[in-house]
Amino acid sequence: MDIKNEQSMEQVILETAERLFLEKGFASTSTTEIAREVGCNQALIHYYFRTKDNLFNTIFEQKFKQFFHELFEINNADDMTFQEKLKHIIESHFDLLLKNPRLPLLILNELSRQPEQVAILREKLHSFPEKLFTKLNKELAVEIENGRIREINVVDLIITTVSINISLFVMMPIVEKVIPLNETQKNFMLAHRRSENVDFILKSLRP
Amino acid sequence: MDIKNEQSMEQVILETAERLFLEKGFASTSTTEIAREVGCNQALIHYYFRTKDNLFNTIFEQKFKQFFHELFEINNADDMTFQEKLKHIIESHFDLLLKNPRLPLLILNELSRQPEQVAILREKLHSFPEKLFTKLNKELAVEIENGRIREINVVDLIITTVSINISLFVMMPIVEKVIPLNETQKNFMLAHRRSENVDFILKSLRP
DNA sequence: ATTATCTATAGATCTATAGATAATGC
DNA sequence: ATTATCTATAGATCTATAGATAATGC
Repeated sequence: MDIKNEQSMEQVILETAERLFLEKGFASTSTTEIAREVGCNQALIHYYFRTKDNLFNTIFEQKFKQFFHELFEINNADDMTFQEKLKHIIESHFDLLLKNPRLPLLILNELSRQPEQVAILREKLHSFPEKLFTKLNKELAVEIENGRIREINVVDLIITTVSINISLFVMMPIVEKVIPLNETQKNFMLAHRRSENVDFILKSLRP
Repeated sequence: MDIKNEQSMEQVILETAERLFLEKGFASTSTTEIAREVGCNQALIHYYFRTKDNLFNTIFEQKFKQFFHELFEINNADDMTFQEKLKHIIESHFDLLLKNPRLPLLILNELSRQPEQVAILREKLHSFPEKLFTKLNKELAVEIENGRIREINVVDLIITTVSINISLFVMMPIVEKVIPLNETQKNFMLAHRRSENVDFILKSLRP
């Protein structure tokens, strides 16, 4: 971390802490370790962020908001068929996870750790989830009505889609330890699963 | 914990530690807290298990082995169709997760924490994974050959199945914080997802 | 006698703050 | 002057062990 000149120290602390929290979680990351990795003394972490909790929540909320805003911003052209739209959503969701591969596990862990955070974060999403839900539900109903898609509940479809995409990333760190993959193999595997996930879901939705 | 008379103290420690480790993970559970919950002094934990690591690994390996042995013991009658067998596997996997709802997240976390454990645990599974894989692959090939199931790779099928089942349980603690569910509602939801998961997969496999 | 349980404590963290010193912006 | 960085340290854990005492099995 010798880029101190380029970026502000506060920024370096944020980025280093983010990396460590994502790698090891809140409890296993100490401010001492963050300072060591940053290359400053431990008091400086507290000078900027007062408490470890505060530092964590700053990073966590930022990542959380950014992730979900990007997720809800996935939009698709009007001239697409429903299948094409769905494909686009699943792939964009996958790509977003690709950019934030360790975020899902962190979210799962830390929201169990501090349940009171759940309500706060839920607030920050405003009514985006409902809007997406309603829109998708309406479009899905039309497709089912017209016999282009089999009968299915929109909530079930969303849960299953999110499940399939997320699982890959929460399992990935372990898979890589059982079967070491080089960069090419890993990219190949991810690209394969990306298209497989879309395929699996679209095939299931056939009437 | 006043059942000390019934069970041995060692057993009470094991069970309490298991509960806490599953709830909060390794790092956030102290031997002090375990002792407090057990109702003994903290030195006793170390008298029986010497180190916290040792206590954790004892419990973790036991749960891990038990879980995977039960998983690989799922067997099905010979007079079942492939679809029926698959249904049975998915439902049994789901039921096993229902009995161990917090185990997946613990495994995901702790195997990332101590990668060296991965190889050791992999050993303990012997050749069960390969056997299941080979058997399923053979049966799948026959079904595809005979046009009863669409073309699909057995590894992809396994990954997707495991993903759909596991995700529900890793997300459950958070879902319950966003939407508080009473026992009945929760059971209903789980039963619904159980059949939905089977349905989703079988529908996708149609030729 | 042996085994189980307790008290007490060493030694290693870890978080957080007070107060000193260095760097920076007028 | 103000802001950033450092040194030093308090106080709270936490893990692990030594050594005392109580309980148990011959």
